[in-house]
Amino acid sequence: MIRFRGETVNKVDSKGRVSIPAPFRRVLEEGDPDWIEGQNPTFVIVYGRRIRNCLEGYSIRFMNEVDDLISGLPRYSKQREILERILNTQSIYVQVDENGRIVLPMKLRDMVEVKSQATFAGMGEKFQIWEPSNYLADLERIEMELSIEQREEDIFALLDRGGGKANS
Amino acid sequence: MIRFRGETVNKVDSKGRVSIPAPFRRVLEEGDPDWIEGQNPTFVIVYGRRIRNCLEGYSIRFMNEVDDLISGLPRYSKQREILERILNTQSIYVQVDENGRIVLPMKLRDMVEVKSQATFAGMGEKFQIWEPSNYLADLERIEMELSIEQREEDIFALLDRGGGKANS
DNA sequence: TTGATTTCCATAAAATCCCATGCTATGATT
DNA sequence: AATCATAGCATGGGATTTTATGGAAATCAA
Repeated sequence: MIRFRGETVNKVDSKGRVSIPAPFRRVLEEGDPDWIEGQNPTFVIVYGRRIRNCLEGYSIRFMNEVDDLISGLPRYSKQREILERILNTQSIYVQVDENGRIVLPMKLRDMVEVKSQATFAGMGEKFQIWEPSNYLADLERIEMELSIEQREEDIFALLDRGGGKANS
Repeated sequence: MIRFRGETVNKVDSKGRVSIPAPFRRVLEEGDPDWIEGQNPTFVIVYGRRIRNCLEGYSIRFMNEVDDLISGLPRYSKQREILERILNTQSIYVQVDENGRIVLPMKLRDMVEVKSQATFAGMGEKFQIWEPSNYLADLERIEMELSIEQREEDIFALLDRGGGKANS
């Protein structure tokens, strides 16, 4: 299964239109069960994760997986309620158009401060949409944590085969 | 199968008319076995769930599924009786009109304190209708729980494949 | 008949579609 | 290697259609 990789900065016009980076489109096509060659894929944008100042794009297939996981949580549990709210209520379907673009509704643009540009960041099974300078700031934050908390090697050591146990 | 996603606030006029958000209409159309292109879908509004201060909209198809589940419960059991009361007795059919609106009967509006505006909240297989400020209050309640009880990452960690065990 | 409901029409704003333009890889062609 | 053709991509602009919403006319009910 092909994954979201890389970063791209694209223009956002006055109508809120943005091009989805072409490689991302390939992933979205594969991840849309209803997609047929020559058509345009649909996917989901989640805007409810306030903790990060960005939007998240999920392929239909991945979102279905997540929905299934949620269904496995105890009904009426607080955790489940929160997840359902964020992932069902605070999300929208988006359809890529003929030119590979989507429309980012004003409301979502406001939420993440996107104005005339947006940064697309591949995150494997999903991707993020940032206001470019916020994205850079977040990158710096991560580098900060890296230098303070632990050395890069220590983190990458987690990827050692068989040893992938996260320490608390 | 397309799901109810997103939030919208719409006007309610003096006659109780409200527009159903267009994306919701698409879901209702798909979920109405009798619906034909160009016609207007019918669906069900459940008003019996008093715990939540809102109404719930079910597509015909989903309501049929739920009805089937109920039929599977022991006849004359208390649980079955309660469910039948709430889902069969305390619910009505509603038909979307030519302009994409429905009429919310006065009785239902009173029940959930809806006055001149209503918030529609997508919840996957069903949607909710709230009085806007009540809805916001509920959102805040949830965010409160999120920040007090646990960090967002902890909740999302529940979605980690295979690990979906909720910790108390 | 009189209040309530349902149809039908009207409109402004917003969302969508359709066509057009540079640009850039890519690859084929001399 | 230099030239050319092709296709896909990121963008822009305008025309068209949907939405959400208001109001008036027609229908119904008691």
